[in-house]
Amino acid sequence: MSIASDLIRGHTDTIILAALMKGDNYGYKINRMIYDITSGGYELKEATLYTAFKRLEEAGCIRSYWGDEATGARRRYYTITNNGKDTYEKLLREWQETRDTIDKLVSM
Amino acid sequence: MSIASDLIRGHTDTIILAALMKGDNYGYKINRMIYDITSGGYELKEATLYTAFKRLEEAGCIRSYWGDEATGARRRYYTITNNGKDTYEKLLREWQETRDTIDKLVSM
DNA sequence: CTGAAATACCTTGACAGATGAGGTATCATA
DNA sequence: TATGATACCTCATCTGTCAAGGTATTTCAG
Repeated sequence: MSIASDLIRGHTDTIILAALMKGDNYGYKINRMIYDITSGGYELKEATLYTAFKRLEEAGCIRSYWGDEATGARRRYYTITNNGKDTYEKLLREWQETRDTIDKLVSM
Repeated sequence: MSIASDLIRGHTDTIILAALMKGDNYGYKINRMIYDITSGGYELKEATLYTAFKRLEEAGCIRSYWGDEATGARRRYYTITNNGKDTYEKLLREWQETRDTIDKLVSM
């Protein structure tokens, strides 16, 4: 399945932070993880992905550094900060509450 | 709780159509239903509500007519069309699938 | 050896839905 | 008599998503 833009809106940050909770990682790979976890059902658009990285870094939720690959294309790795971990927990709770509220409303 | 704009985005139409599946109704009352069902936790902003009505009517999902209240403020009632019912079923399935996908992704 | 596909990053402008702030009008009630 | 509730509406602004464009390297089939 594909997720409509408007339905994913607002969850991108949470998804990226969730991925980084498992450890440092780089953009291309994170998107691949998303693809795998959803059994190929979903992946973020590149523009959305990199926009989100920028937004999260500016907000102090993540930090980045260039990998030192001897070979292959350069990779920019991201680390989640403590602030980012707190934000993740907050966003996760927010999602769970919102999910339950919407569940009620769309089936009322 | 309150729902962040970006989290509600894209669900407004589904919620309104869900309300109209129960029968004709008018804007103010629909918002009140939402308020009651969520135990006062949530209500649509007026601008959001009326923007959605306009969008749904233009899409042929709903039709409207003025009520003939002898007293009190005038009310514009909405009816869900067959097209709207189909759209509702589609949006509901879409929500359920999206919900499960996001659930996986934010807790991966 | 060559060219296509995969890896890996990035920017810009356009678009659409949500919203704050503003407006109109009626009615009940203190 | 004025305040709050009912009930509707519009417009400009904001923000996240995305299509379309770009760069550079490596792998691998032919």
